[in-house]
Amino acid sequence: MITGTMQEKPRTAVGRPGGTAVAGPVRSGPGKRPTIEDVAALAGVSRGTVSRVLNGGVHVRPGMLARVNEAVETLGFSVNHAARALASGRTGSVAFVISERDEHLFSDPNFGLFVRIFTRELRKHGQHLLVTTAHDYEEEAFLGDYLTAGHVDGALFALPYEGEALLDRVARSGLPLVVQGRPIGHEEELSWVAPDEEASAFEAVRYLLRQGRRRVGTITGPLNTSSGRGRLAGYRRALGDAYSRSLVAEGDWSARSGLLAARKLLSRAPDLDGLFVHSDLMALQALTVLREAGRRVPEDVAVVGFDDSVAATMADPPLTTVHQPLERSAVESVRVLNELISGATSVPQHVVLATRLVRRRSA
Amino acid sequence: MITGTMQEKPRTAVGRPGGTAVAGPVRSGPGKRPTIEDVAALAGVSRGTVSRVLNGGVHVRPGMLARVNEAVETLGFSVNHAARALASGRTGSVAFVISERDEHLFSDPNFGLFVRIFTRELRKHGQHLLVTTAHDYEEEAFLGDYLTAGHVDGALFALPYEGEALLDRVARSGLPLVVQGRPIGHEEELSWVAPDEEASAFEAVRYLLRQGRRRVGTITGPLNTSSGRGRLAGYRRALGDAYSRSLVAEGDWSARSGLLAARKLLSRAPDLDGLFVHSDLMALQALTVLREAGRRVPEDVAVVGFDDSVAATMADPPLTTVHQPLERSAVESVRVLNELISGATSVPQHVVLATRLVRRRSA
DNA sequence: GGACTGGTTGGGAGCGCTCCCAACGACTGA
DNA sequence: TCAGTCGTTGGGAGCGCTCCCAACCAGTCC
Repeated sequence: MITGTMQEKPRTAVGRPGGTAVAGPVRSGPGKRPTIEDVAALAGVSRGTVSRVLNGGVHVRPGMLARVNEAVETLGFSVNHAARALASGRTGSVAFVISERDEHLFSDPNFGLFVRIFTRELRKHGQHLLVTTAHDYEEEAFLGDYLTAGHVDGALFALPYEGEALLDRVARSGLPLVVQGRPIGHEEELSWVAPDEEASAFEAVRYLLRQGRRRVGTITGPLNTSSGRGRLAGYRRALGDAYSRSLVAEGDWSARSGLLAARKLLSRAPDLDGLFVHSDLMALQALTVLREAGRRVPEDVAVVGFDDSVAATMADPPLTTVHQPLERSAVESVRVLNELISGATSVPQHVVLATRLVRRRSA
Repeated sequence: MITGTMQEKPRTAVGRPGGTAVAGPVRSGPGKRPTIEDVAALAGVSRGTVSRVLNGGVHVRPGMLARVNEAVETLGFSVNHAARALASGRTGSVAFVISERDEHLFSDPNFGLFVRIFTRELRKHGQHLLVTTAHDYEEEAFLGDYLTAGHVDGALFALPYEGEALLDRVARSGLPLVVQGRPIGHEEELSWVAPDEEASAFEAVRYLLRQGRRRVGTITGPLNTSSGRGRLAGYRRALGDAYSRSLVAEGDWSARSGLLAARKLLSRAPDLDGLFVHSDLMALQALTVLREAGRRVPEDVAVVGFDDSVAATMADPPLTTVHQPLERSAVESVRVLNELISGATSVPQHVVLATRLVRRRSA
């Protein structure tokens, strides 16, 4: 590996002073931001009237309204958030909290979808979404400060693992929050929205059994998550007496763990004829392992994944998998959160969403 | 495709009233949050002293400091952000602004890295990172309201495309900001941090030429981005008189566009013996196209990518590619932003970072 | 011993909004 | 004509902090 360094140090070029080329109401350097009072003076009305216009314009005559809006435009005024939040007690923003030790979630295509739906749904209530992250213990504490300091009206928590300290702390602070997935150990006192993990797994495995499969193994998600546990429980219930510890291998959602788990399973149970994998990503690796071991899919081993990801469509063979209603889940989360924020509900809400099995060629 | 609906409607279960199972200083429902005044009363000191403790504890005797901290603990007090922001004029947070029409960026592994480094660097200055997004025109306007309302002390903009309206608006508001990549049309008046696109491309292409390659083509990024343009300029400069329009095909960073561009190039210039691709993802597709066309890499066609992504390592053959100093870029961005926020600098800063060519087997 | 010093402490004066109540018209109905 | 009503408007009273100045309290030095 050679390296052709093209430049030794960052070059710092200094341009001409700012503000020269931007058009519109330029906020001249040291000049202060216009306040609601400035707008009122220019429009020839009172502070109260300007405030009313800024908040929807009810009880304001059209003429006044137009004059105020004009003044707002002229001055390039925008409300001071801090003052509004202090006076009103509401911030107009909601945090999406992601506490992850690895960068798993960001590479998860579902993540982008969640952000998109959350943003869209929250805007209907005039709320902004702020994505916040913590990668280690100290950042978690720092984020905890942020969330409990009243920066946001509520929080949406992503996929908590068992015993997450941040979730505990924020819950204790009384901030309205909704968790994506069942929070182990807090099922009762927190609000959450989750797919019916147990039933999904039960259906998937029963589907394999109905096809005459008798030795159905499973590659699980981490068993300190409610997803991993719930899916394993469903698998176990479906198998009944046929359940055997040797047919279960734990993964951690990663591709590599799927690979290792599939190998382990195949060596422990060479007569495997069905496989239920807790994620498509791990299932894809299992397909590779099976192929390398000379097993045909689905003839020798039928495989069912979970997620209905894009990759499932493109797999060889295309993967039969459990579809999760992610959009629905995001929408419900925002709905519940807003009920908690507005005070329409004061007791924890639990929403369980149905999934569906998408049948393709692998099973 | 059959669908086995497992549950018709979301089940909404209602748990017992909140607060029953959480430990610690519970903020009882309607009871108000404790204020700095409550802390002062409990600790037997003045409001001013509590404030001093909360802000680093300078000019406070150790005894007082301990007493105040104890009171804070007892009451479960945390500062009211809005009040602090209003009084101090600083918010302690910075936005990472992502205005993307598609979900490209979220699936970009670099994105997670940026978030991580930004978070880490900002925390050193006591600043929180808020990731904010907009997916369409209305969300962009809504996000503009947010950014100009003083929610944040500054903003980091991701990869702007030409003429992005949000960037214009925020720049006009006077909010300190730093752009990742050169903002076309605003190079002078805005601060930015970017790799030396032109020099990187120049070096990469010269590397191919030095190996005796004579017909070197290029697959570009979108030419309405500074990356696409800068890299094309470097390519062109390296080629000199050998430059020909027929050796250039424009892509849009997507895998599919790489595939199409490679095919086009191969049909227009069957004697192609070198290829410089503006991203690894597109380069990977080019490898496939070359293989299908019976060309050996690097014997018949030498290929150089851009990004030094993980995929480049795993390609067949492993990809020679340009490594971008992403971490460095993120660190510099935060440094510049803080200088702008603190007022240490008032003129726009431009930081150009060196890249390096990582030589593997494809060239 | 008295003036001076420097580290601490208290508390007044806002920061820029929203909320709310009183005041003000223009209308209505008796 | 006058009281009553309703939509609109003005402005006082905070919201919970930080900032800053004055006051205080040892020590210290002449």
